[in-house]
Amino acid sequence: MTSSDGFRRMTTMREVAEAADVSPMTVSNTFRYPDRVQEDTRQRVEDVARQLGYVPNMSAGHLAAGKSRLIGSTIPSVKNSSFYQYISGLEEAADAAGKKLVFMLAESPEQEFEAVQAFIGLRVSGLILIGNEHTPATVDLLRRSGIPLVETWLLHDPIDKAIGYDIAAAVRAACRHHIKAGRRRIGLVSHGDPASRRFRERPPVFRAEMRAAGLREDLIVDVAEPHGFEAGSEALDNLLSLDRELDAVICPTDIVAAGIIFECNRRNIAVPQKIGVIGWGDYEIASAIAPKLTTVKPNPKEIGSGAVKLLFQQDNQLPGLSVDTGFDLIERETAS
Amino acid sequence: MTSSDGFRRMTTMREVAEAADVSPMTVSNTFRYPDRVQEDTRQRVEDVARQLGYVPNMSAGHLAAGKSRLIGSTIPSVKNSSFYQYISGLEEAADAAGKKLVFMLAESPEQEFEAVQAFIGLRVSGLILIGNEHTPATVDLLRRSGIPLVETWLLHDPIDKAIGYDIAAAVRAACRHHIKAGRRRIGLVSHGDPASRRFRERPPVFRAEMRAAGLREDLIVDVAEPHGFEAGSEALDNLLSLDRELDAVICPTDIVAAGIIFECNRRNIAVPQKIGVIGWGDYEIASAIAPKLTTVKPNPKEIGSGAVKLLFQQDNQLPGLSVDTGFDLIERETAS
DNA sequence: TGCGGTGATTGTAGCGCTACAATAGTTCTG
DNA sequence: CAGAACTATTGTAGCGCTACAATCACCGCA
Repeated sequence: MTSSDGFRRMTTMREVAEAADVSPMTVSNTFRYPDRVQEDTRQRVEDVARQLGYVPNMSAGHLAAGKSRLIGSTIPSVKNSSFYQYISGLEEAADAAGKKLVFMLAESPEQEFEAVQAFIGLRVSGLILIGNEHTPATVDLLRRSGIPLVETWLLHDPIDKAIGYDIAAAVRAACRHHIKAGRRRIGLVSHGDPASRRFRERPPVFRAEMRAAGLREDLIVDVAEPHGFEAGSEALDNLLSLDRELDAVICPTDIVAAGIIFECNRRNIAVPQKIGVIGWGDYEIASAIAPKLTTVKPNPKEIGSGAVKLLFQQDNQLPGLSVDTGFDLIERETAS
Repeated sequence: MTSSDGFRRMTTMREVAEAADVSPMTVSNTFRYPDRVQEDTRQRVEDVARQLGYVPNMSAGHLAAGKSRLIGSTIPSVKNSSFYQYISGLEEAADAAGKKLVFMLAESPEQEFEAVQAFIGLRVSGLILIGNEHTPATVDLLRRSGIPLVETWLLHDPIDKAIGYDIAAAVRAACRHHIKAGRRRIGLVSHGDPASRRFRERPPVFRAEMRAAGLREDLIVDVAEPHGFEAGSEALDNLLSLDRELDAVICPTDIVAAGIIFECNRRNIAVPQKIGVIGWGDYEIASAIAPKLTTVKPNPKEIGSGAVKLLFQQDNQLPGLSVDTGFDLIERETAS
């Protein structure tokens, strides 16, 4: 193979054109607008192109056309398995729209900025970001670029458009579920990472609900890593030392919930009899673990496919449009 | 925002140059080779660029330079949590090398072909693919393009270079571990998806080991989805109906192993007393579940970072180089 | 026979940038 | 103080492609 930062000189459109004895424009049309080209010509061009291993140079194409068929999308980390469905949704919808999805990793607002900058540099035709936790520089760049943008998993204050669900409403539903089941000492496992507003939003809502019900509102513990099982043991421990009569928990993810179940098993605490547990996300483990997790289920696939549709929706809607894909509180075994 | 398939006319290098009263080349140098430009000039150009919201057009840059700073990488699916470390490794090494990683989803050889084509279209400077299960068209494209390529997670027959571990050796280690513990009726949970040679490689090695030890070599069952917990229950069921005295299992992933543990709990089968279980991957759940999983641990992070380094290694090495990152059989509780 | 109409094909120009060579400006050496 | 040896900056040319308008070939019909 060639040197590390160049690439072997590849077949160009002109070479294909010469070999197929047509003009470059016909080759271009063959690839971009096949029905502008007569059947047999197209066939011939395609054959020659294949023989020569021709792959159109997107950079040149994008430059000349002033547009691209790429959609840029960030992924926060691949720890969270529920993003699988989200990404499937994105992929399917992008495919249907004839666009290509490219991803870059963005685990912090700073990395997100880098990713956004690279995507804008590539002149993607649309951008899909997770959440609304951006640096001011990112927001500025986004605004100036004018690239269609969808923020996902949340609804509030979109820069352009947003699709997701109402997290506060889901917290309320979880609280009320426990209360209705007669639980009186309810704990919340939260995650305060500044990068995660979608977690930070929860404690205030929780407190308000508890206050309204006349219950303790201070049973809140923080975990550093909401995608690890150990966080569950730790959180349970801390919660129990706050109130040893704790009888219910609401978790930031199903992983933490599973960690709590594992820990309860070890300590011989009966779930749901002694402690009721509500998870979040409806990950696979929710229905695999024994007892099965009661959990908050967003609609990741709908968020994904909806995001792409929203991106290219030709509405005269002013920016600020939010689409609510809803959520369900799936009742299984860990919280009656 | 603008119409769906274009983007707002963005600031160009020439505009920045005019505003900063320098030539376009100085702007170019400011971004690409800062030390070719005098400190104060650079400062001025940077300020002006920031004010105008200038983001260099990578398409134009790539076209003009005949090269890019992008590395293309496929992700097979985001179901598998152990890829997190792999991707971290890629990201860190790419960062250190001053390259940008872009991902595309490739869940089948056909999707992989599309992704490779898109990456070549973008003229990435290197390509990192998972596994060696490619369509002939993909291999052909890869060969012709001459783009540096690393295949990961495997060692055999690389097109260009490969980095990973010896799966056959790991299967052998797992078999021998069970045998040494006195297990005599050992089952293998396999996964025959044609897209997954890394799974398909296992049964023959397993059979050979069993034969060599004079044990049954036909206790093999297939699961459709190696990343789901239910597969565990199902596999255990099938294995037990093949031999109700089954006393050991080797799994394709820790998820399946966890599913088997869950099922054993339900059926009151003691692990590891009655059945020993070896998982694969050392996912987080391996050390979270009770009893803790004995498992095969590859070195995902090393595979990731090694892949990037390998990609741009200026060795005179002929293509065909494979780097073995090894594996460990982590002894925990489910197989003594 | 000629003329408009239709559809396929082609030439022109330029997208925004960078490699490279050339030029201007500045310092150093004998 | 001339001229070599830098360094900072600038023109020139062209990367490979596509939008757009122009051209060409062919048909039917008056």
